Amino acid sequence: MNSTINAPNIKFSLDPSSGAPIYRQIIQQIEYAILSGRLRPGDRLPTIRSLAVELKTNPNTIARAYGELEIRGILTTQVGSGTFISDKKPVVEEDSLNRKIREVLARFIQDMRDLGVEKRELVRLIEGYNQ
Amino acid sequence: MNSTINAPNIKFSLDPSSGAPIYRQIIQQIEYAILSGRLRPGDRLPTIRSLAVELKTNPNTIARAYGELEIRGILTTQVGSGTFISDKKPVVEEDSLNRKIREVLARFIQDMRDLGVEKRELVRLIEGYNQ
Amino acid sequence: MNSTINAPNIKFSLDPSSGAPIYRQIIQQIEYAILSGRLRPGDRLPTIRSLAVELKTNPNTIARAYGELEIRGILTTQVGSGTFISDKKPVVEEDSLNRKIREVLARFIQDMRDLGVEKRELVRLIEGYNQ
Amino acid sequence: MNSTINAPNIKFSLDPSSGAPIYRQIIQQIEYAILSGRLRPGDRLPTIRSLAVELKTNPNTIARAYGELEIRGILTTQVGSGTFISDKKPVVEEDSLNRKIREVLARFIQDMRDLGVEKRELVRLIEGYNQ
DNA sequence: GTGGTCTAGACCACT
DNA sequence: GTGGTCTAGACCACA
Repeated sequence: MNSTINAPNIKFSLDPSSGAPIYRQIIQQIEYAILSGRLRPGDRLPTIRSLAVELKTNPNTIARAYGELEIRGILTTQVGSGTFISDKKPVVEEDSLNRKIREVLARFIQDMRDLGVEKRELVRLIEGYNQ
Repeated sequence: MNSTINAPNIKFSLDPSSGAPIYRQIIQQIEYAILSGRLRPGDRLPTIRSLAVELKTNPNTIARAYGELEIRGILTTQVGSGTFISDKKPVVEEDSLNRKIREVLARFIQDMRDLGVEKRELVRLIEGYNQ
Repeated sequence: MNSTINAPNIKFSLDPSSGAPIYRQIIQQIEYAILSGRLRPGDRLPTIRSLAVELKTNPNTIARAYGELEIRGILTTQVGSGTFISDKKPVVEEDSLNRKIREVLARFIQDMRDLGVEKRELVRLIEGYNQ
Repeated sequence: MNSTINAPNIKFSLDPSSGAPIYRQIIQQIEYAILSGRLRPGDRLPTIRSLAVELKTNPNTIARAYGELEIRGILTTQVGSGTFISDKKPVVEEDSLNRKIREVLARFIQDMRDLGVEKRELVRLIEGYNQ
């Protein structure tokens, strides 16, 4: 038996200083993972409780994130067995991935400008970034 | 309109989709501007009302952001004349600027990785970014 | 000023013995009220807290019911001012009202049959029902 | 298949959309059948497994329903031979049957009112109901 | 005072 | 042990 089958191919990381609700950060990261193909239909997500422990948050908060994604048809839950990426063709329009990437990029450049870092310095910063 | 003496050298931009509270976004941008040296001790900030109009938000929200920064000693208000960057504290510590830059950079690289964009592609993205 | 303007034209009643989740009972009653025309676009619903008190339940439970209806686009919320029936053309297909009525009727007849009450007795029961 | 002696005079029907727990729906229907006299002391209920198959549910769920009724003294189980309506207790109190009927009637009238159907229309609805 | 988010912890339905 | 519902109570953003 291979335990990598359906292993959730996703690492969550919260940014407590961002001010964004935790449940939204989780939703975003699942969406991103689906958009980028790291999570695929049928994949099992971490259990509510295990993810709550991992993220040092409350199970209700995870349940809420999963719940909203379920309402949108992106996840399906099977009580007693877990939460899965829905088989339903996900809304993986190439466009929505590109739009997201552009959004993240724009915010990054804006934030860096606010911090006094100009665009041409960003390349060096990124190249010098390790882990 | 007259933007002469002590004109606030800061442009605010809100990201409503981020989920982050507005007052925090404002606080962050003021902090960033101070850290990067664009705002300096003695500089005058926009009035609560004018900024509320500009950002299409509630004056209370601006008041709250200014209030928190005042509690931290970063701003001082002089009733009848406005809100100013405090000159008591040496708010510009080189370290905290670098720490902030590193934080923003790390989150950006993480988000892009979540979206399936690897580090070496980021340089091209940034160079190709206009506007 | 007339206090009947936008007065919520809806009386909630929970059936604790039904076993159905409270938040679902609330959702159902709002849907029914919209289907039957008693609640119309723009109408304001009771506040979360007041309804929680009225139904002797927890505000979170009401918030959840309202929240799910908002996700479906049936309600809209304006923080600080209340929760309203969405202007968006509600899904008031004549069919869905009739389907609901038929469902409720079928369940009633089935339950009564289970209790040993035959259809022809039902008419007398209903006619004899007061209040 | 042989449905001879003490054949359970009860047909179960679940309403998955009601939100009511399955085990409660089963309990209710057994109670109703007893109240209405269709199940009498000494009658044998379906086996847990056969009912689980029939209702496409989990045997544990049936076991739970039977278990609760046994705790209340309404059923008795005789290991190896089955589950029976208890004959110790006079479970059929005329009052509790009437109370139940009244409850079901009240809820029906309330639901129909919520759907905009007035009492005087109900008679026609019921008379026109076939199936 | 109105809705939104979160925690801590309980109990339930189900595998 | 997995998800679902609920309570009680805290703090936040906003009008």
